[in-house]
Amino acid sequence: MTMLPAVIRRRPANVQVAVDLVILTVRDGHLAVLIIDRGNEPYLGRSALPGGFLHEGEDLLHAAERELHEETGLQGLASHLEQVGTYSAVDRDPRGRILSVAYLAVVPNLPSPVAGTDAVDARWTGIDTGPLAFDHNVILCDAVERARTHLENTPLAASFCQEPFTIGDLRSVYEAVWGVALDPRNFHRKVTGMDGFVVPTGTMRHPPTGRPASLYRCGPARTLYPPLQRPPRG
Amino acid sequence: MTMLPAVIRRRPANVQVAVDLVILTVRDGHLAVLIIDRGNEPYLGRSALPGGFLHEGEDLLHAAERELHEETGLQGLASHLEQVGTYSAVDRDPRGRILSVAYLAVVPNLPSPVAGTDAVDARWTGIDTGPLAFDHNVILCDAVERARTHLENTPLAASFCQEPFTIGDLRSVYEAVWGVALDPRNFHRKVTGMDGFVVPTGTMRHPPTGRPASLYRCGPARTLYPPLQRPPRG
DNA sequence: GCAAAAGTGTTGCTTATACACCCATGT
DNA sequence: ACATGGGTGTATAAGCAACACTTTTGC
Repeated sequence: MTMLPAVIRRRPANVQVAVDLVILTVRDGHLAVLIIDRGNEPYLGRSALPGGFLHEGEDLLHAAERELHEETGLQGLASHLEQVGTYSAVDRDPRGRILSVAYLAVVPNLPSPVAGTDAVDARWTGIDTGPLAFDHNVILCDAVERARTHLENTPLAASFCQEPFTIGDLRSVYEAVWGVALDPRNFHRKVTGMDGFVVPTGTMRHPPTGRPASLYRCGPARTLYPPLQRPPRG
Repeated sequence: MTMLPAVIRRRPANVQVAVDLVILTVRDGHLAVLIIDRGNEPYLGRSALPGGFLHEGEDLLHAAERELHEETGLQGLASHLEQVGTYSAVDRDPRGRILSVAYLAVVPNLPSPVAGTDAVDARWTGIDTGPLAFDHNVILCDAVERARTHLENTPLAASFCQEPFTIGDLRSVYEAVWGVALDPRNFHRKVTGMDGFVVPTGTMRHPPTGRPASLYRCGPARTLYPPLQRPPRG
């Protein structure tokens, strides 16, 4: 420890805190993320994750809910929100010292691309989107990995579906997020045999063609035991 | 919900950022956490997790490493550090708006309680410690749960051991963190049969009584597949 | 020899996978 | 009839828990 630098380095950092959202859904059998085009400097015109600054008198989860509502119109418990991590590289934002807390939001496939208010340039893209502003590629990668893991251990997949949903709906979520094909018969047995994952509504959905499927809602389970194991990394 | 004018609530929050550490180890077959007695207001004299403010010019991981070094004398890659989450309740700190980013540190059983510098009142206690300052009980709970999960999917358990270690050492870590008894024979087979978890050194350790045990180091694997499944919650 | 901890073999049960097969509907 | 997706049964394989048994040391 040197004397002079110590005086400088011991100063508590003066920081601002932003919240960035990774909003995931499944569209056309593929995992998609909501991306906006930035309207301000820095990175003007560049693609980025939606987000904004933490306001006075609100905690991070409220800030994330507010941003989610502004971007998608979704509100309340209709979606699943979870903290992914906090990103703090000193040079991550050219405006100064800004920490970003990333949240993962999983929403059902929305009818219109976005019913948001502020970010009119929002759009859904595949998760292999091009370069994003700031460190948003890293954040996106971490959030997707988190979603994949949570599919194994929690009923998160149901958050991708609008209730009520069929077992086939649920399976297509797993296939899209994990990027693998699953056996429909074994998947059906595993999910319906699991305790508290899904509960039948007693009603049916009639697809354009094929046998009607039983409809389900999300059950009371918060964790899946045993987990639905993802096939080996290939 | 207060009726504050919108113009106030839209102001970006002015916050400070702290880093709090959950430093875990295994002592006498039990999971233990490093706790300090606070020397300043607020919560003067109360037990708390070690921590401090983020400094200028350092990111969160560096701040966590600095704090860990100040508290335990440990430095560099000898330990495992991982972000657990960011805690942001508006009233979590009476001094004002202070966010805390929690880090989990897993260290081998240290010879002396603590070889630290600053916090002379640091001590190891069981994880069922009494009430802590701030929201530190919640942070501790989250961090322990994270460690338990990571034992299933990563070679984290080796971070609790000083290298080289025996399979029995490793097993006692699982038993302490999970709080269950495991079959030594099946555990041995599972771990040694796993790809890249542990690599034999070729040397032996002679216990005071009993057959000598082969010594191992941590292998190259970063994730365990298939995971070492924890027995059902009971 | 005896206690203690390491390590191996074996058995029986549980679970997963692959796939044959039947069901119910729209066209 | 036939295409399409929903759902059940079953055989084979893989994995796991339980435990008998052998090995290697200190005393």
